[in-house]
Amino acid sequence: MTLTDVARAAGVSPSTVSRILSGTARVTPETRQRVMVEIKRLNYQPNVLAQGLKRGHSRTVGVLTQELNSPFFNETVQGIEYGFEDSGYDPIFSGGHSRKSEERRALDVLRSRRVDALIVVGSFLPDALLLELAKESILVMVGRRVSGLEAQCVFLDNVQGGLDATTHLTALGHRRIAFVTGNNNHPDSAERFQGYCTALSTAGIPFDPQLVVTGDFGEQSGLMAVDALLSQGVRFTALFAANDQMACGARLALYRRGIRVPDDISLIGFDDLKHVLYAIPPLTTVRQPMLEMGQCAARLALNLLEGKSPPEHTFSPTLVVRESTAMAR
Amino acid sequence: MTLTDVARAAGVSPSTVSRILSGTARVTPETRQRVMVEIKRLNYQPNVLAQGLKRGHSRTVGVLTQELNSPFFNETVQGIEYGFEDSGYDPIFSGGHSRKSEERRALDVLRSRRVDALIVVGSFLPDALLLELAKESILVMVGRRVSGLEAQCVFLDNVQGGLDATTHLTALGHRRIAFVTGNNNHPDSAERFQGYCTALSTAGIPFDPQLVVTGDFGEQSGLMAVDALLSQGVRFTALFAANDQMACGARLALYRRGIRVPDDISLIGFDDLKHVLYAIPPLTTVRQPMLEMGQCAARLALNLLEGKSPPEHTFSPTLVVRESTAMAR
DNA sequence: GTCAATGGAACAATCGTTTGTTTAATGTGC
DNA sequence: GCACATTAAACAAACGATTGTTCCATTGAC
Repeated sequence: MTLTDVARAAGVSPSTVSRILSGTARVTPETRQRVMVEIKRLNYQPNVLAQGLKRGHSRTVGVLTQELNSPFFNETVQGIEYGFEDSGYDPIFSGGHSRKSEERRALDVLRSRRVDALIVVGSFLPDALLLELAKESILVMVGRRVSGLEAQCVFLDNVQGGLDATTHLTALGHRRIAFVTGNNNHPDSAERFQGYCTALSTAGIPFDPQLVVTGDFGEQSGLMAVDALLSQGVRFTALFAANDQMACGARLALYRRGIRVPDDISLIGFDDLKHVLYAIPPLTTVRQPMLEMGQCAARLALNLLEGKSPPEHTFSPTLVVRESTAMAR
Repeated sequence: MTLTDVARAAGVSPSTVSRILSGTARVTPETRQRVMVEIKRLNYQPNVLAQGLKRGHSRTVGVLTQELNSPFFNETVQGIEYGFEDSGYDPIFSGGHSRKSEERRALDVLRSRRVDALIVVGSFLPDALLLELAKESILVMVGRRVSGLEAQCVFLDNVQGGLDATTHLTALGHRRIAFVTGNNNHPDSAERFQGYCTALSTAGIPFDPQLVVTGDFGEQSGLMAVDALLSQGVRFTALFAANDQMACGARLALYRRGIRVPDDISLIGFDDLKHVLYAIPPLTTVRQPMLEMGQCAARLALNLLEGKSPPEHTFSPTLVVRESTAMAR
């Protein structure tokens, strides 16, 4: 099942078969016909390894992810898959399970596979390394903005999202709005927080540091945040979590204490994960179009590979009002 | 950054470098030292494409998935990743977005990359094709049992799971237990249903076809199932959904009608997806150890590749009792 | 001092493609 | 009928590694 086998079967030379396959052949229709028949008959599949070796590129793009098992990254990854469909390129994924050393190893795996481009999703890799990488190969980032590399970053306007979420709450009459952050200093979280602050001041509400509590983007941390708030006796009528997972955790903490949502407390998340549409009650959140962003990253990489101009790549969040928010009592 | 470059830099022949790297060299310590230094200095990474071409294998195993964006498959996929860590093999994923034709294409992609083994997760591919594939390459399946290939299938005892779930309900005094199936004739669903029937008859409860309604493993179908049941006036005090996603949908339908869980109706799912721990109330379910199963599939493939004996590969479900089930009124 | 045995490293063929160059055969113009 | 384009297809050299074989220089035994 090699090119040579096909050539022998069709009674031509390997080069002829190769040229027919690549469409650059000057052959008689009959020869072409004969070769095509043999390809079908022998169920020939080109050896991508040999092609890659010879051509100097692998028709493969490496995707570096942190945690393949997070609903958030999954949608992005799926978007990336879609984006590469029928492009002739295939994505290969390598996960750096949220540990920096792992990420470096995953990067080496990708490099030894001679990927033609690299898509980095999130990642804890330092900016400096990314800048380095961008020099020696095609690099695009999603969900992260590296200064100097903006043209290759697909990102969301997080401060706008934070602003929208908080403004939604203030418009409903809430004045004591708690905020649960993501991991310490994570830019996404910081930007959403910035939006929160801006919205507050626009509504003439003084900022109260007691109302902000630190989480880590995981459900459990949302739960603990609410517990901390409540056990400290901090009063609030609405809570904005920096992502949906924490909002879900917060929801459970509230449920445990018999606090009703949205009757007693309004709850808003961020991301619009698939399943929060089925939360109890369905969660109001800020939609981040992860699928589209993943697709965009793929297209961006593709365009960079083929020297075409890059597509638009900044995304706007949209507020999705469901049933977890209501007028303040 | 090729082997030859390193050889030139170290003043030896390429073969020597190659042998040093593979540990099969008969060289003086100094030569080895000199070569190692150059490798470090030049940041040499072997070209996997060339290695694969020469060795005849790619150190890659293909993973065929249906829907990369389902919480269910994601855990399995992550397990597979873990299972291959530090094994020298890397998984590459290709998704056949739940469409048969796509799956075939994805399969071709994998084959043209000369994967050394294939892991099929679920899949709609016909048994016959799988049997064919098993002949010409190493194949392992997870979440699916193909007769004749049992030794290469990693699967869960679904009827036991269905039995456990239903018995839990009957033990709580429920006698009118609804069941929401997955996709028509899907074996997982059929087996869980079988467990349901057995448990019913053991408890001396007559089977009532009115109580079973067809779903498709998606949230929305769980919601519609409950609506159908309720609008037809079918009475029931407990509901067993063939997976967690449908249980979540059912939960929402119940919430919309003001029916309390578990006070009015007990709810039980299947899978134990990460997020149902944070459902309202936390969902009682049958845990399917997807991560472990994925890992097992990877190990199975590895052992098959290296001619070692395969690990144990049938898994038992475990009942996880949380707060969505209670004594019948 | 000669010869075999051995250790250390180079040589060369190969994997399956691609692609620049060459060859053979056909057709064209005068 | 001859030189010359032109077409159709074969030849051959890579791509970067691996590995069986060969080569050379020691070493030790006799």
